[in-house]
Amino acid sequence: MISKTTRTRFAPSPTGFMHVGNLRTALYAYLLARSQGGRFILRIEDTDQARYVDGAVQVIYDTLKTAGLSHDEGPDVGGDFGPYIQSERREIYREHALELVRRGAAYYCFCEKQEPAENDGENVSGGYDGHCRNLSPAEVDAALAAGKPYVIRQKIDREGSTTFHDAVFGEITIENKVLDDQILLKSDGMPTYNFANVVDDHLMGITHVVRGSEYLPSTPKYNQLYRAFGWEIPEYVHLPLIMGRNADGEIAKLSKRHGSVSFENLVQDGFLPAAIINYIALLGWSPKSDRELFTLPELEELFTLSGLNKSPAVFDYDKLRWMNGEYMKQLPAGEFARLSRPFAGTEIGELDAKWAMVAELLHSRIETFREIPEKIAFLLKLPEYSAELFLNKKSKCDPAAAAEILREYLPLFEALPTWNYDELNSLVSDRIAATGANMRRVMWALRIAASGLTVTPGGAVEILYLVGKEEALRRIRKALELIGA
RNA sequence: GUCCCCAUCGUCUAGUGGCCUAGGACACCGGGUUCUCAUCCCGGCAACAUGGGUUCGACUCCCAUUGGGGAUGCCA
Repeated sequence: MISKTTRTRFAPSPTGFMHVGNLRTALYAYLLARSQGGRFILRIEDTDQARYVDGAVQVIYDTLKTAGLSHDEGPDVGGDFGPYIQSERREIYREHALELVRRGAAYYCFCEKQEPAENDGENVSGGYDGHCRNLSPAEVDAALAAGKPYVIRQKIDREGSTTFHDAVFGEITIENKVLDDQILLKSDGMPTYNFANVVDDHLMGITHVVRGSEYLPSTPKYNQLYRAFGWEIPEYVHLPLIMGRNADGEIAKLSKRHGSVSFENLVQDGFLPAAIINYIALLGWSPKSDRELFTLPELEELFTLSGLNKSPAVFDYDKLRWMNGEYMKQLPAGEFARLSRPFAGTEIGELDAKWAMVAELLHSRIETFREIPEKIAFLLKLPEYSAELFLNKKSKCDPAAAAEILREYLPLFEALPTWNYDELNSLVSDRIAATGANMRRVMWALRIAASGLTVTPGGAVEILYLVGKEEALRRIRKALELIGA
């Protein structure tokens, strides 16, 4: 048996953003090709002129690039099967549609565009009524000569049933009588997805058609098209849908109302591309082991169709967050500092110069970069707080004891010539050692005074250092004032 | 309405007739370490939708029911 090289494609339409469901489809198509030493092709499906969005194709390139999914053929990198943009293939579709008409598998239709069916009351069965299905050649010629607008419809064979094989769902059988004469070529001359995907997948030598399971019910129609042309039917790989859960707990196809659903939004929300890819790889696919953290090259090696799941998966932001945290912790300190800085905003004063240390404190404490502003807010501005905060049983501290400690340390800090972390740290620890004081209590008092919070990223000394000498002294005096001692 | 698909902890999943008193992860709840918190470590809670078969034996096979999702566009 001669095995052909695996060729998969990702065929997004340029809508201006990359839905994670689409990204996952791209990922699986990519992994399938890579895992079998095949080729991964990018094709732009821009046949809907009404939905055209400026710059949307660039978004696709950018997303694939940052996600690390490199394509071997496509509009930007070329290839032997181009053009890879459907709007540049109009003539190809037209010729093929006419060929189908000649073969009796399609026909001209001059009916008016059907208004969206009023679906209230009893449900209508929908579908085209077949009015033009059996027009005589003379009638067609006359209408064409009169310049009447037309579409070309597929002449569906409604006898019997169609059974096809899918790599994840197995054998699926559908009665042909439920199929309708779908439009192949629109009145503007553009093909519909239903037609273009068949023509292109064949012409581009696609061996595995990877797409969402919403296409399962229309697959028999595509098979009739393949047969009418005498083409080989590709292997189908239908993917389970990605679902989202709304506030009421209802589950439906993941969409904007569920939160950030595009790759770009997720990145803006402070997620790392590698974490996003890792997470969605596991949404509907399993390596069949207990491992969950994988790099893209590892996935390329491990991916198999048999790991694909049939049931829809709910997108879980909590788990994504956890995974993102794992990726962040794996980042070298310098890299984390560099990537995290933009999320702190521009108005951070002298923290900018001390960012390496701030980043170090943040590193194990956040799961997405988005959490940074609120985490560091207390460093920029002392929160309002009450003297009650000094009361803590475990640290054996109360406002009176805190006042004593603060009065003890204030002059020491004032006298410190250089305000750097190491000096500050040894000053405090030496003093504690010398006086035999309770370290927890001292640190508690200092930290509350320095931060105005009971829970902070970093300890007392780090905070005192970060806010700077002047501000640190001001905060301590303010604390004494607050305690009223 | 009709058609198609799906069904293991709240969520993502492992499990392909006996290895299952069902494993892992997230979330959640405890405990330990830590100058707070987080990290880290240890522990806990929690599921085979229901009813029929088939079989010596069903989470695993078949059927029905129920539940969920999808399709039904000159969108893709």
